[in-house]
Parts: sequence; C-alpha cells; structure tokens
Amino acid sequence: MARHKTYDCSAGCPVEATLDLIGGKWKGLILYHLLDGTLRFGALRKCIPGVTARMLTQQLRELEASGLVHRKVYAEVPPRVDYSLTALGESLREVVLSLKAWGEVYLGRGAQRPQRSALVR
Amino acid sequence: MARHKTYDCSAGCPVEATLDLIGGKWKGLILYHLLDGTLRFGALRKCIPGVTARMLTQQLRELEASGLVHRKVYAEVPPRVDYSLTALGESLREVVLSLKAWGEVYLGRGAQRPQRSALVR
DNA sequence: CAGTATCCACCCAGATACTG
DNA sequence: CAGTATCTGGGTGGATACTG
Repeated sequence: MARHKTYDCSAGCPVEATLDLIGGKWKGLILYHLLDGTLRFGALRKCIPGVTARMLTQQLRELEASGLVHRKVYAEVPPRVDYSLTALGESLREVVLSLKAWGEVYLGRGAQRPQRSALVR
Repeated sequence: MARHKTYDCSAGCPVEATLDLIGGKWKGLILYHLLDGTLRFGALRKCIPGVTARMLTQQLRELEASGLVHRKVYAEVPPRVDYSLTALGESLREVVLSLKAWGEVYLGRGAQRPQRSALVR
C-alpha cells in the first residue's frame, strides 16, 4: 500500500505494517500463487483473473520494492520475466497460509477447489 | 472492502476473501485492539491515532456487517457504545497475531513497544 | 511476451460543521 | 459521547492503444 502519510501508528504497529505490504488489492493473491514457485508474468496473470497488466505490473513492482519478490529478466526474444519470492517473501508463507486457512473456513468449505499447487508441479 | 465488482477470483480465493475482510485501511488495527476485549468508541479512537470519527464509524460498520464485530448501544446519557469481537471475529485471533508476529520481525525488533495489552487489563 | 503511456471516471478519505 | 452531513481534492484503478 505504502500510503498513510499522516498515519501515526504505521511506524509502530506490526499488524498494519504487515497489512501494508500484503494488503494491496492483488498482493495477497500474487504472494499466494508464488508460494508454489517461480512464475512468469503471463502465468501469474492467468492465475489471477480480473487483473490488468497495468495493475499486475504495479503491484509486482511494489512487492519488489518491499523486498518480498524477486524479478528476473531474461535477455531473450520474446521477452521473459520470472517472478519468485525472496527469502523475506518466503518468510510470509505461514502468514499467507493462515489467511488462506481462515478464508476457507469462512467461505464455508474445508475442501477448496484445487489451486495451481494441485494442478501443476 | 467489499468492492471488486468484476473480480472473478474473489468468490473462490480464500486469501483474498480474508484480506477483503481485514485488509481495509483500519480494520486490522481495530481487530487487533479488540483482541484484548471490549472497547468504547472513544477508547478505540485513542488506540488508533490518525483515524477520524468518520472513518472509524465506517470501518466498524463494515466489520459489523461482516459479522466480525458486535456493537452494543447503551440507552444512556451521555451515549455509550461498546464494540467487541463476535465469535467469528475472535476466530481471527491467530491470523491477526500471525500478522503481528511477522510485522514485528519485519520492523526489526523482537521487543515491541508495549501495546494496550501490556498496559491495561 | 511483457510491459508502458495516456486518459478519465469513480470513490475514498480528510476537513469541517452540526446533532441527539 | 458518539456519531452524521456535506463538500471536496486526490489517488486508484479500468480501458485502450502502443512498443521493444
């Protein structure tokens, strides 16, 4: 998010600090999908229906600036860019899984429609 | 949040579903402070420096609509309104504490400046 | 393929004033 | 005390067209 110009608590509140990093509109999703491993830009886009290239790029750049995501550009034609979690991003695994676990119960089902992790890899 | 009119994933993604509920600008903070017990409107406001009455009211109403927070109005003069977590809200405790724990490490300190939990109750 | 650039509608949130 | 009402600027994100 990285806003809160006049937000006294942000400097001292760990809950909001975390939410600022992963609470963006698409950040949680991106992080979640990257938990399964490296993904190309296009693959990530397919994982997140509804996101525009503009938004995905923007959110990825913010995640990169936060040090959560690593961006690797290949000097190829056609272009190829791989996104993966950094060690810091990886350290969010438990947090993201915690969000996921609660969400599954909240959505009223223990059995979630299979995600990429169950389909690929 | 409750937006995402054209957001295909929201129906099926538990991570985003959770983030939609707690990821609002102040929701995480509100939930976090209510973990310690019931708080009046004014007390909550003092806990969250920077929030306006308007915003606090709005976020609390959304949390109430989500079934995470309970609002109890006393027929007194001066008025008194107590906010507390519902059972559903309480079930988020681990999630919120998980966000907090990660945030503390991220902010580079194991020892957090004492919060209300250490000062009151 | 992986973006950027530009335009623009919308709505979020701050400030301020007022009320039961 | 615990809000509500109103106005308003600025930021956010969608659509579209273009590029290396």
